[in-house]
Amino acid sequence: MSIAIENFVKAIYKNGKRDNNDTKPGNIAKELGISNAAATDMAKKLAIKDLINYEKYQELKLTVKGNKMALNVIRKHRLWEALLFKLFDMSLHDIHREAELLEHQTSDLLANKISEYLGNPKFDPHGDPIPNADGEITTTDTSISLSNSEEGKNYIISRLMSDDKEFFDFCAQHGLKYGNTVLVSKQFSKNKMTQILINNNTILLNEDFTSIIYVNEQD
Amino acid sequence: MSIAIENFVKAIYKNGKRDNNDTKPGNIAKELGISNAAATDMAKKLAIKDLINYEKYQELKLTVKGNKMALNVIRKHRLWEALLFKLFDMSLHDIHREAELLEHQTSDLLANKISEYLGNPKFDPHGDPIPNADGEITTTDTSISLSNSEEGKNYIISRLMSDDKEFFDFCAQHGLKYGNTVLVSKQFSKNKMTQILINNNTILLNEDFTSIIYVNEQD
DNA sequence: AAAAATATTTAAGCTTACTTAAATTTATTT
DNA sequence: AAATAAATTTAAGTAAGCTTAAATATTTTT
Repeated sequence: MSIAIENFVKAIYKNGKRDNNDTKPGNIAKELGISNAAATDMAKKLAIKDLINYEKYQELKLTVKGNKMALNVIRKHRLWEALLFKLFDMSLHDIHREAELLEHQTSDLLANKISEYLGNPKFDPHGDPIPNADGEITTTDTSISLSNSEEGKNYIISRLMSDDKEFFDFCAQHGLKYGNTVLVSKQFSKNKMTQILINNNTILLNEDFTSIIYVNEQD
Repeated sequence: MSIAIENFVKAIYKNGKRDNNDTKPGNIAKELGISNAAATDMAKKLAIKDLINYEKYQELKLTVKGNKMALNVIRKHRLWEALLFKLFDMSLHDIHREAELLEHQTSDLLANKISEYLGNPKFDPHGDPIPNADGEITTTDTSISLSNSEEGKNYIISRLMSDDKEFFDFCAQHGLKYGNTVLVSKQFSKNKMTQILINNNTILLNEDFTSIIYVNEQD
């Protein structure tokens, strides 16, 4: 299967997981940076290969086979991120970009070797779960986005769901990273801003950011 | 530049280095497993991109730019081999196969990080020299093939110039690896066989093997 | 040096993964 | 509920990287 196909099923998987839940061709096209027509075209092809179920004008739905392929690619992506993060001093954004390419050129054997070397980690450096060799995510995620957090509570950052450089630069600058503690000091419901305290610094986040920063309540 | 192009210039470079020195389309086609027609086609395209000089019916010659590209890919290949060899318990043949894919999806930045992590090694696990970031091979190779070795002398294995699984399985089985010592106990000039002593075992090699095992004289 | 064998090139055609433009369907607004 | 907007699909076309078959050039053999 080609790189284009792997990226396509991955995009369906990712968009399906997001709150909007939109897996129509247009949204996939946007994710991949291709035209809507190309996405429709590809959808038909993937249906023939039994990777998705395709009905005109409807959401694209991964078959069991397609889902497995998506998780296999995601596994490789996250294992590469974990390995590069451990070995090299590189920004998470750069690491993501490298993993985006390497994920398609990695045998199952090599993926397993990487996993074994790292002690079969369950999460990557973003806090995203790493599917196992059978394409299953065994960990349960109880985290919520900062948008849905409550004033006055302490949280531990569990995921930074983005591939965006600007966002990661901002995170690196302010200590927003996997495992760190934040206090939600104030929620401004009117303009959907959130004030947090992290590393003894108060910062203000808009919804673009709070919706992709996931946290768990601190006991 | 595409994977096909990177592999094409690499094939020209590699075939150019070999004793036959044949870089005509047919030989490149054979190396890459494509048709002669496809190789001629590609040669014309690469000439337009100033990667090779192409004249009908003549050898394909890399330009300075093409040579640089070939060495850049080879650098990445050999760095990956060195990294995988260090981190994972995998056969050299498997490692070679993974590197063959990864080499095309590796930024210069990542290549430099790998090199740095490994202490800027000058050789890969086959004993092949790793070009530096400027695409230069600074080490001089004084090794000779076992075919040209002399009876009764001790040698140190410096290179195993092959991508073949059978060959590597044989090498692994008999302790033929980079750095090990062999005594050339007898040369049979008639049928071009070579008898060597390694790890206290006597083995007999034909020319297919002795021509790709490179050694340095032991002082 | 001519004949035969081999290699290269040209020509025509295929698949993949896109594109833009136009037609059609669905969703939203008034 | 009709009009408008937006998204999806269809149609036609392109470039890359191949293929096979036929034509042409080069090399080897006799």
